Amino acid sequence: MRLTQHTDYSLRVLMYLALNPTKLVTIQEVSEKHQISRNHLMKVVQRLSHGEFITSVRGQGGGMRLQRYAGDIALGDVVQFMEPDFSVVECFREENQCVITPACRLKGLLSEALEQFLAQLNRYSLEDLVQGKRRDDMLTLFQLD
Amino acid sequence: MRLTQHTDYSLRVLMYLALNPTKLVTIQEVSEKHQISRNHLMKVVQRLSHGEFITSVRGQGGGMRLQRYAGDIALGDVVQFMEPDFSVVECFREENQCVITPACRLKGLLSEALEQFLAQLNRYSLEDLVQGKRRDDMLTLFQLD
DNA sequence: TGCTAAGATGCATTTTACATGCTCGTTTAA
DNA sequence: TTAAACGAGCATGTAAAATGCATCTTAGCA
Repeated sequence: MRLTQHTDYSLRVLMYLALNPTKLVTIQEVSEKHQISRNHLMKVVQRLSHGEFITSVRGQGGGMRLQRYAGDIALGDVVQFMEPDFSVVECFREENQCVITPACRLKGLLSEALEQFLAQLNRYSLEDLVQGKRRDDMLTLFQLD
Repeated sequence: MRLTQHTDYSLRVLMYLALNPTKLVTIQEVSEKHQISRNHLMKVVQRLSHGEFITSVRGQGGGMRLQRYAGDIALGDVVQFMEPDFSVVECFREENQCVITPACRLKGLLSEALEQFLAQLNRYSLEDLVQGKRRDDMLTLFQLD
């Protein structure tokens, strides 16, 4: 059970933006600081933009910033939006061929479990990831300020 | 976010065994009733056996049966044992290269979420999957009794 | 005591989702 | 009008999972 790297990267991008709330940050900058390929980040940023987590500004001098205050961005929502596929087992998919589907409780129970997974993440916001000592530590790691 | 097919299949096998608590069931039989390749089932059965969920008997007249009463087999335990990989994001793995790891809360938060996922599944047992009307429906689907 | 039905094990191949890279297009500030 | 930035689509690589096959081991039974 894994999340895709894009989901992982999206959280790193958001954290970086939360550390730099006042300026427009370029993909280039995140790419260098996080040592992640620009190709990936372009797709991640685009998706985050569609999800209305960030605002991106095109053209020279452009970049991106959080669309909302970090405390209003719930982590479960980010994961839910970024993950391409939550079909935990076969019966979640259209091509389902499991013969006991009509009598089986599994789909319901796994859906509940998924909800709990996301609900637990939603107990935290982006702000929780970059507050207090952690903010200072990260700023140091990124050689900012 | 998916589970592997082996995890899916393992639950189907266990359900079939729970429906047939008194006899030894062969892989061949489960394969035919569930329309699943024997090759897969052999590996699934072997793993379930190592996990002490089932007992397998070799040789002619052999087969398998539940090692415990279905009510004592928690679904989260099955999923946890069958899934080969719970490294949700990069920092769960040995080759982790994420630069903010020392200052990052994410690993802890995702671990909590994973725990909630499994805990929710552990609120149910194998018996919950095959009781009451569902047992009858499944027996019909499998043309048993 | 050999035959046969069953699971145990390991290897080989195929498939597929994801990762990765590249190119061209569009927007906008200077 | 040029250059810096994001947008979008296509092509290819790769690793995990799915799938299949072959052989070994065990044990009941004739």
